[in-house]
Amino acid sequence: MTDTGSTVEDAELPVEGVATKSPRLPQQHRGLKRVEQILDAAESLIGELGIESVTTNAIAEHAGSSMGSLYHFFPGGKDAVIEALGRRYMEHMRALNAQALDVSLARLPLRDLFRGIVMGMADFIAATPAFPAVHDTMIRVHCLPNGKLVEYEDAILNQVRTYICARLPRLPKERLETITKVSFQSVSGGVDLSTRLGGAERQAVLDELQEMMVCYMEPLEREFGPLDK
Amino acid sequence: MTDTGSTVEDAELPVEGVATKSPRLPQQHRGLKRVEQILDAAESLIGELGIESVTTNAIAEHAGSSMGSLYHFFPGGKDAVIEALGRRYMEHMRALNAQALDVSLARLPLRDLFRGIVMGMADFIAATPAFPAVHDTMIRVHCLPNGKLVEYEDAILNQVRTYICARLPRLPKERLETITKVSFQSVSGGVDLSTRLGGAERQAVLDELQEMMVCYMEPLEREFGPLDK
DNA sequence: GTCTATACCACGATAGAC
DNA sequence: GTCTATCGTGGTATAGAC
Repeated sequence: MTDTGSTVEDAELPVEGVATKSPRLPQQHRGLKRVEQILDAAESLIGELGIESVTTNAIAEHAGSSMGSLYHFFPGGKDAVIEALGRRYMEHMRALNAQALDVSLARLPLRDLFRGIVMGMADFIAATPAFPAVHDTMIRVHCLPNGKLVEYEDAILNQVRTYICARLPRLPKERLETITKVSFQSVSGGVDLSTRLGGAERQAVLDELQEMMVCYMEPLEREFGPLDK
Repeated sequence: MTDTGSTVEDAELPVEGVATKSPRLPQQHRGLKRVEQILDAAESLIGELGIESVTTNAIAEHAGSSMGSLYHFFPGGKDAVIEALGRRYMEHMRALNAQALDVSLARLPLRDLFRGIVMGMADFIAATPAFPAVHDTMIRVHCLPNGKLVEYEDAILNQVRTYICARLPRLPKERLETITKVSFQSVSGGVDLSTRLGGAERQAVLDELQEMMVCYMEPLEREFGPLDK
């Protein structure tokens, strides 16, 4: 296969103008690999240096690539890389919750439910120290000005919303929204807290977090759960 | 009183070496005012631009002062300013909770208790948009490496711990610690979330947050509350 | 103690060869 | 698509006069 370059490369950004410049999607070659390498590099660097100490230079170098490639795929520079990373996390989170929050589990005892959710997130964040910083950035910097929050945050919140809706069918719409947000905030915030603590205390916090969520949901379930038993 | 300058100015930093350089404490002149002005400037700039877009230059200018003064009082530059700001918040928070978490309120109904706490914090943060970013920075950047977290975070957590201890006297020591952290995290995280939302939703989240905390504490109080009625 | 001016450096971004 | 080399900007921190 030597037909490397002859695909019509007219897949240019159509509208462009609002928000950050979209990352150019690699046309199926090893470019895909490059993109992943860059994202991996950004991830590990953010994890150890913090999101604001990371430079485009460092990312490129650590990715075994260099500036040229980086800007080729991410014309928006650092911001674009972070946004793409956020998008990747969004997907990961989605997959994670697809198991823990499956609608078929609408009758799972609350303790088991939250054990799954909390532990899942804890493992994910422990393996992905960059997540909190990136998540935070997505919500604060990128989303408040633009309407981009919808796309990012809703992708995560939707699963929670759907699950709660299945579990508490008699809940009024507005309160469903509020509970969804508060629940996600509490769980992710608590898990994040746990990662900043040493082994023994870490687990204690995770356990307590589950306990809290169970105590919160129990009365809600009595009041708004399905009528049939 | 014209004895302005003759105090022996040997109050130099004694050890220096670890952590950020301590801010030089102003020897009672209008320097005190300068320091406050600089802190105020940093606060408002962080509130509108975000903590990482703020520059020492902008701080000095916006304070009606200039670089020279800034570095005179804060030899550590930007970091030192932020740290000092954090310290100021710590004090503010302390004063705030001194009312809401007074030990004499150990029998206040949970609903009223959390209404006071949540609303107090909500007002504080609404009036101090820089707080979340500064708080976060203090915990993440400054404190994890050094042992400086103790000084900052404990100052806030101590009041919570003391109050819970009074309210739930039969609680084992380790769990007291865990509950203290989880509670503070949940409340502050929830309030922070509320500030990112529009008016109506904002209040809904604050109400739901109170509800959650009440549901969490109720069973704990039944199990570990005082024996005498 | 306070200011101005400036040296210095690091980062982001691009140009242009391969 | 990928690299190297380089330029411009902007921010930190300091030197030195007042």
